[in-house]
Amino acid sequence: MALKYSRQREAIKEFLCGRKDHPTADGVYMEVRKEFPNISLGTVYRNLTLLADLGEIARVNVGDGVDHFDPNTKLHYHFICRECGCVQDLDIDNIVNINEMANANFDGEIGGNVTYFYGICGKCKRRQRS
Amino acid sequence: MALKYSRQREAIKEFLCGRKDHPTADGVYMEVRKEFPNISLGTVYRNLTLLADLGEIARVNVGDGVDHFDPNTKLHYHFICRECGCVQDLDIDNIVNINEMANANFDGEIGGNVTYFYGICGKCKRRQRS
DNA sequence: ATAAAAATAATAATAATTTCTATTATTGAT
DNA sequence: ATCAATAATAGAAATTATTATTATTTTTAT
Repeated sequence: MALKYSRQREAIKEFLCGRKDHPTADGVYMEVRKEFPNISLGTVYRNLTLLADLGEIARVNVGDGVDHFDPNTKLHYHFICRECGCVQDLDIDNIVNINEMANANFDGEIGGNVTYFYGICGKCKRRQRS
Repeated sequence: MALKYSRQREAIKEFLCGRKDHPTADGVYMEVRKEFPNISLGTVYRNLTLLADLGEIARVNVGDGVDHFDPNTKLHYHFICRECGCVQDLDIDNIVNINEMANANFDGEIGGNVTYFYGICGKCKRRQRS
């Protein structure tokens, strides 16, 4: 199936690329809806999945039971706040040779790993003090 | 609420402790059902959640959208096969000071991290060659 | 043995996501 | 520009994992 252009898909990608808060499918839906009032949630899901499969965006699992989407497909780590649920990028170097460590005395073959951090974000931390 | 004994809960824990394949709630349900034919899935969920909250078992997220449960509550790492979906324990040392690394130049406060590995398990790897 | 409190079974409800289908939009060829 | 093919859409229904509700049954302290 030879992938045709669609302005909905374009708008979804456009919107996501202007964001660094890792929205969910529903978050994307709510916003893109302003430009395409009768876009359907199914279309948002389908296109997010398609873009992720094409490698143009990344699907991010931060353990809250909802998929988030990230325009940055380069390897980096995420932080999720247990208080407000926000997702942020972390500025740390890659965790080196962790896959090789895991591969030692392992029967199968390690392809990669998923790592994310949780805790309390700066905003919530400051709010707690008041 | 003063936690009363229940043979369903006992059976659930018993079953889980005899396992090292990290079953899901539904997997537990299917098995415990053999002993308690009219146990309900809700009871399984409620007790797994209760046992996890008590710290007697661990809830494990391996990114497949389903919660798995592990009788081993000590910190260790998991591998999930992209082929068959099986979950296995990995025998590696703790990833040292990864939280501290993340905390450096981070606004909030890192409480911990979730890390799991994926790839192809030994069984599936061997099956592919044939 | 009894009664209060907790746990259960069965079912309904919810949330995230996927699938289905009839209609619409895109595209490559005329 | 027109036309057919086929991919994409909207809207709705279906699915999956999980949680909540409620009437009934177990457990346990007296």
